[in-house]
Amino acid sequence: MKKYKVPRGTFDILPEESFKWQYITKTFRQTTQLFNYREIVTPIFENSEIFERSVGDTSDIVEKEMYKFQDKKGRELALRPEGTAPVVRSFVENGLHLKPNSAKLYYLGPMFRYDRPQKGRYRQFYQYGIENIGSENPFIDAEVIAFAFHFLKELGLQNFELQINSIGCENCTKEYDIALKKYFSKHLNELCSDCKTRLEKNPKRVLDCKVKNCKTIAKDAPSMLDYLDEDCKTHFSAIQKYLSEMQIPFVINPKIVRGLDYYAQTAFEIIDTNLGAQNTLIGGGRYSKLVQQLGGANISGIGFAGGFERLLLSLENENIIFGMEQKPEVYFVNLGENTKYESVKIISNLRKNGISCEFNPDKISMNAQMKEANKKGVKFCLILGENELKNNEIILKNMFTSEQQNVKRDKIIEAIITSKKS
RNA sequence: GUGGGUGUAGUUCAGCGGUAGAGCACCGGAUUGUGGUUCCGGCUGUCGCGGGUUCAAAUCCCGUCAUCCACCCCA
Repeated sequence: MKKYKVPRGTFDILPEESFKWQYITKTFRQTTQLFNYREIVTPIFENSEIFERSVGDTSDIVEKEMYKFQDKKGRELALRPEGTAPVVRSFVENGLHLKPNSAKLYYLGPMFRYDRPQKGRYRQFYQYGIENIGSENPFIDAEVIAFAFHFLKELGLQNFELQINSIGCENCTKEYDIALKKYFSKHLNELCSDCKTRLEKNPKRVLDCKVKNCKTIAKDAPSMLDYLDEDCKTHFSAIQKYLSEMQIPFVINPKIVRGLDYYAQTAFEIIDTNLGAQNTLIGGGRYSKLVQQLGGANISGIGFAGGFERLLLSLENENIIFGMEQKPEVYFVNLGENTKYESVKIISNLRKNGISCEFNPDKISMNAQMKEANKKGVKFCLILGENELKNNEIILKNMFTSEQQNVKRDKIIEAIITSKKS
């Protein structure tokens, strides 16, 4: 028989793991309530153009990482590689800027990129994210960052660092790129080959290079922050002031360069320094032209996205206690043939009364049933045998204390409820 | 797309030319109406796949696929 495996870069979330994912989802949803964000659910696939237009057709995501396909009518579609563009598409398509309470949106779900898998990076990966569309007020920037910060704290995470930067608007970038090119061309021979091409395509990327030589050269490169115009400068310092007032610690990292084309001004990352190469927990930033690019009004937005897989790695590193795996409350032990119809009746009645109950008809001996009850970690066993059937009773055993009592069968529910409290 | 490590039981791994092994997990029994601890017994494999070398390959060689880590990129 042929054995099948999950496709490369994908994975199953098994029952023994899934409660951890639920914990993250639950905590995220709680945070959305606190900040009053509402869920938006968009399709898993979109017209390819939406990403090509917004993310930037020279970006790696569009150039080589998109799962593109044609449907039977020849439509060019793509599995979504990220969440912002679809949300903005929907925002524009449905005229959400005219609807009340629709500027603050959150989403959850799988994204797809044809990357080479490695630690913390998969081809199908799960993201949570928020978008706040319609305001340029720096308070919103600070609030979006505060959301991310609050969420991680709420999960119980300790070791992470918030890094912020402003990459300026179009005007600032123009001058800055010229300055960077001028600086780096003096050191052209010392740069790695990747950086030589970066210098042409997107000189800011050189700042991000991890090659030692490039790093040392980049150290003395002109800083973006010195090239911000007045508007961007005041915007950026306002954010810092707000963050300080909210007691959110941050460091300014002028080397943060968001990879996607649509970013402008605010860029931020939250990283976990003991995670490995893929250590960005959350990445976000402001986009000023994206809404317009996708056919909407000339309004700006800001958002972030984070990956579940990396978050899970961090949480496990820090031994965060997740929610508990679900357990049944009662394990039902049936002894023999004559009692089985009465057993079925009782089990059904328990569930009607909201008491979760497990029963295994394939286990015959009492020993085997008790063993399984123990393995499942239930607090109670209900035991029904010939004697109890005759006396109209049943045994209720507390597995934690080993105490047991005979109770009348019409008093089972009450007996369990009172024992639950003790 | 590039480089390196690793593929053996459900799982973690040992074996590294001569009849496929251990721990954990699972199942059963000791206890035929009472679990956890203990003891006893049992189950499972195209040794990732294809080819080559050899009297003989899990073991050596080549290819391939998968996986992990790193580059790249990013969540």
